[in-house]
Amino acid sequence: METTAINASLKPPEPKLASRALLRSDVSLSSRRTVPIAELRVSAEHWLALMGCPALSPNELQALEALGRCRRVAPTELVFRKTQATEQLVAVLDGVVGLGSMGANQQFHLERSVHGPAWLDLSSAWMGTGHGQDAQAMGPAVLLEIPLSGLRPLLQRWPDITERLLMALAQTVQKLTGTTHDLMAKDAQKRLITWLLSRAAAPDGDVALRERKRELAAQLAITPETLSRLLRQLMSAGLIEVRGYSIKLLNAAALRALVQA
Amino acid sequence: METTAINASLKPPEPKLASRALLRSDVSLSSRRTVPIAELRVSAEHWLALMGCPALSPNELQALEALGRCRRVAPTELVFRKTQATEQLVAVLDGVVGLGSMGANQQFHLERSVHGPAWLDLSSAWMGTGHGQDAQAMGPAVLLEIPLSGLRPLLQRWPDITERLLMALAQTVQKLTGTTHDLMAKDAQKRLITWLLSRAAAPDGDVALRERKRELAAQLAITPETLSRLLRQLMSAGLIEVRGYSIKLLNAAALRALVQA
DNA sequence: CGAACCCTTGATACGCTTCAACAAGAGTGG
DNA sequence: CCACTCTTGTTGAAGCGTATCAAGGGTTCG
Repeated sequence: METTAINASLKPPEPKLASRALLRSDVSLSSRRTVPIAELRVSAEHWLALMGCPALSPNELQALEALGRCRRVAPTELVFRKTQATEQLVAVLDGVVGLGSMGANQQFHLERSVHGPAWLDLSSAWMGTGHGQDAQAMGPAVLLEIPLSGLRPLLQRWPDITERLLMALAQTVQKLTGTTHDLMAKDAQKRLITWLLSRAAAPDGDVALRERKRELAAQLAITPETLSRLLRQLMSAGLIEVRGYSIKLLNAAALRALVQA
Repeated sequence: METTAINASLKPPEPKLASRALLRSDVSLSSRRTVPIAELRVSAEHWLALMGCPALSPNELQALEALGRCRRVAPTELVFRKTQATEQLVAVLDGVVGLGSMGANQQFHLERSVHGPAWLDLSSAWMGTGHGQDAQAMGPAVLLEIPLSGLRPLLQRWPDITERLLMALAQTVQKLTGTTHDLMAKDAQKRLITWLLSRAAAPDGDVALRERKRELAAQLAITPETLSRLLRQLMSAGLIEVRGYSIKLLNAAALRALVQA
């Protein structure tokens, strides 16, 4: 197993200076919100991201727009609560909202984070039950809420809207299935590498973190400490290069091999 | 933490005879398929389970029935493969089908099992991508396959079918969200207890396993060995009573408390 | 400047897996 | 009917992977 090889190469603790030089955090996260939060309006791009590729007709968009209510939330503000009854579809237009559960000591336990524009909770509204989770804004964000009561007539009038929602839900199912599979079958290192590879769209293999490392750790279901150690392992193995919130994949092939094994 | 208390009470290894007597397997699993596999027909009950509570109109049912193709599969037979393109909705009418992934050595790794009547894969068909997982019959089973090409006209004609599918998908999302949450936040003991409580519908607290213990272990994402040990722990603590494939919950309140902690 | 945060690192503990051995049916064929 | 094998579940010992706790350094901001 390659993991042990990496661990072996780590065993003799290298001089601190070298590691510090490699792991210096001169790249900040401040750039993650360069664009100020958008105005309280739903743009065509927003609808495209929410409803899928062939754009809806102007009539449909207009009706949806008249129905939806935009709302601005402050960082750490609660978007909704687990127990709260659901009567509307909720989407994140801009910003990041975390899904998880509120601990007893007012501490939010993050499980999944949604980057706008995307649906935040599309499933609970149809089930009568409340949202299954709590939702908290991870930063300034703009939400779109569409009351179900008003939506039903629209779905009758334009059935293809229903189909768009169906496809969005199907996508959510696929994503959740993948997450579940990863949790059941992969260890922490494999989950991290999978995440890195999925975020390195460009072949140059540069990943700029859009979130705090502790949030990334929460998404991978590990502790921040473990994430730090894993990054250091991969770095020592020469597979990646970490500079603050910027990670460069030096050997994508080897990383892919590690996930398979 | 109660876990340690239970462990402590376990530490002095009790005489083998006593434990054997408690854990004797005189209750077999043979009764799990008393009713012979149903004929190759979709009954009204099947449609009710698949499409939700207010029954569809006779016209709609007739059209769906004309479109769907029933199929019988033998135990361990593959229902579909991960890579295989998806052009149909797949449901399990009767029997049990496992979702998971096929290992390199022809060994099936179970992740989730679907007891008929229920949808097996409702999401992939809408996405163009293949099924995300492999599916294998865990026993003799009857499937229903509805080709998407033929379904589309029906959805146009009767939009409320689309809505039923939407709700079924929403339910899947809720269930998967719960599973993910359990995997991220609960340890093995809590997952087991949660499962036991959810299966003990009747207040008398009797759970008759419908599956092999190794399949239950796979669903809980633990090894069969760990499951055996956990059951023994709970038994030693006087919380449950295990007799082969029949488990009796002796103290539901205490079990619930263990999950919360 | 101090306070609050974030990340990193080390030491240690614990949960779960892995490997190996064995007991108890269930099915099979002589 | 008994030996034989195959499968399932159980138990023990050892080891790996990750969490936890504690400490320290680097930034940012009041």
